[in-house]
Amino acid sequence: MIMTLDFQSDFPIYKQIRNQIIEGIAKGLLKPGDPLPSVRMLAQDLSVNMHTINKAYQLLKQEGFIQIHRQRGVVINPDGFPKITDDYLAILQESLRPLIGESVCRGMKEEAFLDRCRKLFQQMEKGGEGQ
Amino acid sequence: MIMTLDFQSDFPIYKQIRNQIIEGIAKGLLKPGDPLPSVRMLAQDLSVNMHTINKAYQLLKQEGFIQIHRQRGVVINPDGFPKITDDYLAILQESLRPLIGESVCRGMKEEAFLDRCRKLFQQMEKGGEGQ
Amino acid sequence: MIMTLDFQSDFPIYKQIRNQIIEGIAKGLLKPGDPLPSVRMLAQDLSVNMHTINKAYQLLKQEGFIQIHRQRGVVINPDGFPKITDDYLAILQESLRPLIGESVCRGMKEEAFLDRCRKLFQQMEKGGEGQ
Amino acid sequence: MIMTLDFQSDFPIYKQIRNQIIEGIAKGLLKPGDPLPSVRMLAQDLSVNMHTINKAYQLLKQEGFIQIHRQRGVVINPDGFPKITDDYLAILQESLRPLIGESVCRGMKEEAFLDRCRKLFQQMEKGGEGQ
DNA sequence: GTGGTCTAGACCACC
DNA sequence: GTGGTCTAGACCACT
Repeated sequence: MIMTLDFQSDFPIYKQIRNQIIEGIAKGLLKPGDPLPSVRMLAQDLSVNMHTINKAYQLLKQEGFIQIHRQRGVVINPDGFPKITDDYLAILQESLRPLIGESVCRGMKEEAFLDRCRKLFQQMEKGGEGQ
Repeated sequence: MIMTLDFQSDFPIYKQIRNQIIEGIAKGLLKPGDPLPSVRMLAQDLSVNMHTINKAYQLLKQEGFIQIHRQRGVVINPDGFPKITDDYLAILQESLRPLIGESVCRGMKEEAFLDRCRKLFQQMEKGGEGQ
Repeated sequence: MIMTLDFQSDFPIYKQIRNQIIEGIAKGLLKPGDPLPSVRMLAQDLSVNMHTINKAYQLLKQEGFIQIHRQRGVVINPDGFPKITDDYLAILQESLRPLIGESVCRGMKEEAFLDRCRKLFQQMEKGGEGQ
Repeated sequence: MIMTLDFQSDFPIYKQIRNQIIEGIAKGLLKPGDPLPSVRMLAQDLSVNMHTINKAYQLLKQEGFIQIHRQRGVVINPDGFPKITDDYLAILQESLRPLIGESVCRGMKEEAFLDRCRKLFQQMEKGGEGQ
């Protein structure tokens, strides 16, 4: 799975990594039980500090997306993923609110916005690496 | 317009202020030409430092949502708002992507996600203060 | 002579007024001895505070472009204008330097820049109100 | 690169810093990809507050002259510089207009003015530190 | 009174 | 170590 980082972004590197792994899961490129590269390997591949990879992995583990074993290394959680909790819905709502607010200001129609979302859902379902 | 800040949020305060003003515009609570409180007034109202308000205002000015007028003070841009540029669509896409990625992982259906968006659009259109 | 003010500009209003009067002189629209509107009149015309007009006039007087008489009012200096002093050349140089620096960065050719200057000179010589 | 500030100038310090960095680029002293001193280091070197430097850097970043890279720190934009847009030409024109207006009033010949410009262009091309 | 600028000092997240 | 954010308090130019 290819990963691209933006070192100018407001988003910290470790969160970009976390997001792209989650995206990989959503697209089905990463399936429950699949192994992930070691901290050291991924750090080298992305030319990033090991601490940064570690932080991303710890976050994913804490959220329940991956498991970290001393021996077997890092794997996508084989026991399923976190569910849609009320907490998650609240966070999702508060994340969407400013995006929708700005879109309305700029004159975007509801349907145009929904279409954008639909396209992204299709990208996830199709699973390809495609943009 | 009522504004509520979350000092514990990982979103910086100045961005929360920016977002809520944009939301106010989207809801129609703030119309082109409407005056905004002075930097110092709003700072006092929100129990926040002057510079934090200033940062929010400078950002909104740079984005084209407000004007800082030598006579009239700070006003909602009377000449209209920024349009839906390709740049904006790209940013929107990259902002939505991780949200949709995670939702898919958690097993959320496309329609459930779209419904969330629709509700937020309706909140903006109705214009009430409602959460 | 038409005057247009930009209330969003970084330039203070009184300096914009000063500049446009000097421009009027350069274009020959205002000749030595010509009367200028009274502070009160001009303030009303431009919807600007009297203090602002006063400041512009005081600056022009101090620089030697106009004279202010109790009785006859404000007139373009009939005794000629300030000359090209070393001080003026130094200021001019320091004002041009950042403009040229930025133009070079952006890839503007020397001739293209000089052409811009020539055009502005011609505008002044022709004297019209034309942009 | 040596930088000199005039604390008495009516130009704010952060703009002087911005201008001198742009000048450094124009002269070729600063090349795409070159690192700039950290906010705190430069602040100490110039005996100026950190925030003032930050303001200059943020401005240069927003204009596209530098990048703030999570790993490499602050660097001259390696992807090239902003182009000559219509917006820039308009700003340039409005910046030159009052300079040329006053020069005409003071009896400066067009060629004398252009010569001043040519000298500054040569300074930039030569690249020396020379005033 | 306004916004604009600057200082000094602090805490934080990130790398 | 870096930049990002926030505070408190100050001065200034402008309107």
